[in-house]
Amino acid sequence: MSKKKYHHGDLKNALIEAGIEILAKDGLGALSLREVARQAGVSHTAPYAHYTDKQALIAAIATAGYEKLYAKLADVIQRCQASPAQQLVEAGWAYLEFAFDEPDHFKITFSGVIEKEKDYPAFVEISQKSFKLVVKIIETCQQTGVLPVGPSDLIAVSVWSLLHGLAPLILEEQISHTILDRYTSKEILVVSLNLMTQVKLDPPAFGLETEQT
Amino acid sequence: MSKKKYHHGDLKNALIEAGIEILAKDGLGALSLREVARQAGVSHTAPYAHYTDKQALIAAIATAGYEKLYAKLADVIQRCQASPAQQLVEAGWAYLEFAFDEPDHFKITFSGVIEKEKDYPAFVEISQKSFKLVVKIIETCQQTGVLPVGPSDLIAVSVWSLLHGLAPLILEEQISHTILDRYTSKEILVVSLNLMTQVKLDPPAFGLETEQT
DNA sequence: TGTACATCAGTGAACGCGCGTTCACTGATGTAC
DNA sequence: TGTACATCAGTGAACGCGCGTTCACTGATGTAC
Repeated sequence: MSKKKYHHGDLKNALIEAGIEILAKDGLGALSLREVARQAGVSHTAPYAHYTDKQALIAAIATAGYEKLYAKLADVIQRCQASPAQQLVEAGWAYLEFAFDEPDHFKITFSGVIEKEKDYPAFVEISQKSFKLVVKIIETCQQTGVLPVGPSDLIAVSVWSLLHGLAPLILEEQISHTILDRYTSKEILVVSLNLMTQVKLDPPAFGLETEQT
Repeated sequence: MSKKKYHHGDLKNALIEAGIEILAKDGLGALSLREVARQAGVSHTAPYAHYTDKQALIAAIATAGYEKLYAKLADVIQRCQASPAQQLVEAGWAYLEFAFDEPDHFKITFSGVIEKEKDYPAFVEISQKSFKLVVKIIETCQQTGVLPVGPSDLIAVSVWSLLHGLAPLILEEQISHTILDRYTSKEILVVSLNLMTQVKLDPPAFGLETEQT
């Protein structure tokens, strides 16, 4: 912890943290190797001891983002074991929360800022692990009739897409205010998921019926 | 058309075109005012006669993107008047096609690269007009029982989110190959939309049933 | 326990680069009389 | 139709900036004997 040590101790992770802070404070455009080094209190060439180039650091930051999502999802699965429908809603909400809490970290993680992702096996691995968690939730929902039967990975893609699209739309305020004034983000989420499920989710569906009246 | 004229004639639009070409050829990172001017065959300060700064040009390029989408949607509505379900699918496909054909133009248009969108009324206007077109399609689908009843603008947000999320997921190859090998992009789209609709869309739904078997 | 040495993790100067923007300017065009 | 002049749409030099990366280096640490 002492700041004067010549050797930092855990600069590799400190740089990731620094990067995340910069993203939170000044956004994607402000993320440079030099700024990250500055934030970590280290000379601007020190990062090269741990990352071959800027892309490598970005990949590490994105990987950390996925790890955060993974932890959130795992937690939801554990917490909501009793109710698959609730699992689905809370998983979706966890995703959106990440987007709202740390928009630019979210962006760098999920919006393809990292260029040749295949060069970063840790990133690929955690992203696949996360997707499998989503598939797992989908399958639980299918077994209890919350979601229709069918290839669970395909349905997972649909649900993931919905979340993946909803987040930026709300975040960038691309949804008109006539809607945002009427509904909270969570309500919009539940209504959207409701369109895909065969049973009503909690809270109530704002007049949406699965059969015409 | 003659290249030697001192006055360009329509530099304002030419710069937008140049920007779109740069996005197509070298991507978002290569889009600079200087490069745009170069591409348009004009000195690097000439753009300032037409745009107050870089953001203003980006806003104009994004506006052009929305105009393209608007035209596509309007065309779909006209072409598929007979079948609301087909309207829905084709509208979705039009959106995805844009993403696949011009990924970076798509990105700059829909992914919040433009910072203070409210400063650009033309952008706001065309984006709202486009959304209204989506709402219109949704309402047609509701009237024919393809989509459930309920607030059409809310359902439009759900559908828009789905498309908005699906595009980057496919584009950045964030969907695992075990899925992409089995289904085309259009099939994934139809299956996803099918989850939201009350009737089966064309082509067949790959084993997805709305009731459990 | 002491010492020699390899390795690791930092430093700071320097490089070349392209960028956005400002500035004083000039060539071309449109308009009033 | 001709002319004077304002305005418009360009030019090119110059600015300051922060960036990614390389380089020769050095201080700290770990290890073999």
